[in-house]
Amino acid sequence: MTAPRPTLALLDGYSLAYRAFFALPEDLRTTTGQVTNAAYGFTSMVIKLLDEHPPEALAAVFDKGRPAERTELLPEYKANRKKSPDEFKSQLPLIDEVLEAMGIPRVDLEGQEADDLIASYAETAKADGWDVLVVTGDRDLFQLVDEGDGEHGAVRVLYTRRGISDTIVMDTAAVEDKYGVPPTSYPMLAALRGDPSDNIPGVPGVGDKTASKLLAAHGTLEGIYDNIEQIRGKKVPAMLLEHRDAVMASRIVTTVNRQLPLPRPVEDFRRGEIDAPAVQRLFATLEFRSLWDRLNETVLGAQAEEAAGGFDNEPHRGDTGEIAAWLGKVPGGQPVAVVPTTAGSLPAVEAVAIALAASGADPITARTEVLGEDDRVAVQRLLSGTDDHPLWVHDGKKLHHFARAAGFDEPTEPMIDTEVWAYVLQPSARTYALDKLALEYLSKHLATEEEVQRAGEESGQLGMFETEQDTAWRARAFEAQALFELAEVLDAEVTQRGQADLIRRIELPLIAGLADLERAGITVDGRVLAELGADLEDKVADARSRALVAVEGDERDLEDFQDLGFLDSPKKLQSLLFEHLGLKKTKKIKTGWSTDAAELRKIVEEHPVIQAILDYREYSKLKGTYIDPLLAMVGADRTRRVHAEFNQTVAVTGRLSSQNPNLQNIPIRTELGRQIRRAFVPGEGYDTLVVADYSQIELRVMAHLSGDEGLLDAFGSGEDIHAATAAKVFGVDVADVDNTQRSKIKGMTYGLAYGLSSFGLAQQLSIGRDEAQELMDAYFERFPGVRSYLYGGVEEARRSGYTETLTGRRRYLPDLMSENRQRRAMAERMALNAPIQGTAADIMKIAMNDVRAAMATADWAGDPAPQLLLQVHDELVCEATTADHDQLRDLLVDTMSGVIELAVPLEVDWASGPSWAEAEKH
DNA sequence: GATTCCACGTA
DNA sequence: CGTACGTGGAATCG
Repeated sequence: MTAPRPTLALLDGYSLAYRAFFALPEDLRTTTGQVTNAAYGFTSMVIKLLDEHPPEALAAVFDKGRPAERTELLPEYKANRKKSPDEFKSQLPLIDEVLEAMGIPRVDLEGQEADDLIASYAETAKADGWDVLVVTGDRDLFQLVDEGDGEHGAVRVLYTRRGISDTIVMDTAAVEDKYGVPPTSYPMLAALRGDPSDNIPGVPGVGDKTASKLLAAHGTLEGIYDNIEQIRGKKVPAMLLEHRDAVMASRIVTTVNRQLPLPRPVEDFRRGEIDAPAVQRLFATLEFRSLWDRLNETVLGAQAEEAAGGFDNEPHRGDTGEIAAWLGKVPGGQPVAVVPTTAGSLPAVEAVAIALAASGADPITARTEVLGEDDRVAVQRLLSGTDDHPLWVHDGKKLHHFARAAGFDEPTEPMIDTEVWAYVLQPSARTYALDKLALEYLSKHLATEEEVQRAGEESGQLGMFETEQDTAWRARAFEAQALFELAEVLDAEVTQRGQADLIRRIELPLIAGLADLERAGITVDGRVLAELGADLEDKVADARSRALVAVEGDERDLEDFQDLGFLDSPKKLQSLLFEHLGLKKTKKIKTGWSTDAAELRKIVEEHPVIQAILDYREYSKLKGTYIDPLLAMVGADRTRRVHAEFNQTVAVTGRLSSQNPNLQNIPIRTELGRQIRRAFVPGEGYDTLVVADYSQIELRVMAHLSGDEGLLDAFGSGEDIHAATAAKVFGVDVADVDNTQRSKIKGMTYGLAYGLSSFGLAQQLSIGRDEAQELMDAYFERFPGVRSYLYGGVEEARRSGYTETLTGRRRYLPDLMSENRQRRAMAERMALNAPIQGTAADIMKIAMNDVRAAMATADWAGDPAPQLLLQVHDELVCEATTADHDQLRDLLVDTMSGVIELAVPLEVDWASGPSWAEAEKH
């Protein structure tokens, strides 16, 4: 096998730019009014090329005049081309700038068209052993396509069929398949068939099909005319003869010149690195945001990985006994990085393999099934910490599930968890995958499984790693090595930032607690769900038929809506309500007018279909989002434990999140929705669910952080907080506060912590904007510390670049400096809210750690012992036997209220009962 | 099949 | 023109 040839890609500059110009709308322009559609489309095609067919060399070729011979031979050649519009010409300098920034040479030759120069480059390059890829929207260049042979490279055409993204690579087979002739015959085909875009006349009555047949039968134009008497029919031969001169001239015009002198050698076109900052600046000016993202994720990402070295260790596949031997060689006190591999999902997790890395040794991976007795002892000692090796992990929760599945005891607390560490360092990142972290913090490329496989094959060193599965484990060993090298770097960064305490006191101990929650799950009664589901099915059907009646009763032409598609489609609903029925539009959204419940309620009087839609939405949401998926997990005839995942590294503020299913958004606000909570019950052996929640925790945090004396006083009074606040705002006695006053103040107090505006407050309370503003003014006058805290905090964040919670958890908000008013305002609201929501999250996390510890050491009367099941931001849900009920309740209330000393008391409410719905305070 | 938008459930 | 999430359906993209 010979080495693959390098590829030279040649961009047909005008052809591509022109194609983009007509394919994309002219309203694609910068805020200054410069039209950018051609430059945008051209750049998009270049990025696509670099991503999908990365060439070793690349140049963009342009016309510079037109050879006189062509016009002489065929005066009408390209005569129908309109002078290019100003909107197009003004973009040519932009395209030049793009080429320069991306390091793509631009070539042209005086008095020559790009076609001929491309052909000449292709001819020379293939003779020099290059493969050539011509990128164009011009079919004429199909004539260059060439298979290549031992000496010469191949020539292919990347042709943009339609628009800018529909491309196809044409090789010899593709050309022959499409036109029935070899590529070299294409000019003859074009001469016969004609080409309206170049104003080549062609022979009337001869299209692609006939031209192809004629050439297939007779080989050349000369062949056709020599045998003209053999051609069937009257019209075709007559027309051929009549247009003989034009056909012959067209062939010459269509045939490209492959012999032009080359202005620069091909070697000049070899790709270098893209100057990323220069491209970023240019794209920012041109407002090519999405293109920058695309370039970054594909080409620049690959460029960075290319530049990065890899991990050069030689992993071992551990056979029986080798894990024990490997661990035996790691000196005491030295940390060991552990990467578990599991399969399946809770509760049926399987332990597949374990990978280890440590200082001074090559990493090792072993399948759990080959672990011998010695290995198991060694791994058990490692996981439990008795062998004096600090554990370094990535996603420690997974290690807990692995240990349980493999039959090991519960792992000890890891010393470092790189995923959690990275989350604390950059909470807004989308993922914390090891490869991404390795590139960012170590400038090393972590090979994918495919790359490991390929490297093994190429070096012929597969050896013990012959199978695909072996490749996977080899990749795991590299991950362990990456983790090992990352841990120290991340830990130093965390310490340097002063976040070691946050991480050791809060995040690290939480890992085991979350693993417990996930393993425990919560018992769901499918019979209750099935009953509710049947009921909801009737209600959904009823709402549907009411909607049908409502639109049928309308006089207008509603044929399109008789299928009720609008019930599940906001887009169709907009069309029905605002176009056909002409109802009042209330709130703008990106794609038109909002149809969300709050807006629909404002126009519910205008048409009977609105109420039906609101009902349909409510019922189908409950059934489709909660009942049906849970039923699918549980079964309609039994109870079963459902195991959600609790994510520790998702929410930017420091909260947890829950998924598969999300058990943090089970309905409670409406009576019907609340019924779903009847299906959440104590598990086998347990009698009751015990729920404890923080009362108004975010408000208390705000009072503490702001230190506002009025608010502290209101909390200290022991009165109802909203009534007490209202009394101060309205200057009346607490006893004289009426319900309207209380609810207005309640709405505002909660809204404040979200960055509520007077406009938003007016919306929410259905009051005038003036009244809302007066309310806010009165509030801030009475509680000046709240205002200075909220807005002072935003300014501090603008200076430092981040917000901070009570424990030092940060959130970075670069948009606080944005030039864009909307983005900046959004960032300001985030900055306002993040310390409050985040501090509340910190408090709850500490509570979870403390509760878990207290529950573990408590002396329980009942059996089984109570366990924690859920965390819902300010609430913990446990299950217990009757015997343990009171003790657990007291433990929860005492522990939760005692986690931290704030300037206001942390109040904890509790409730319990035979289901989550029936958990009431006794 | 993957991604985006809208809507909506919770704190 | 109020923060933080996850999920489901439709529409859209490639």
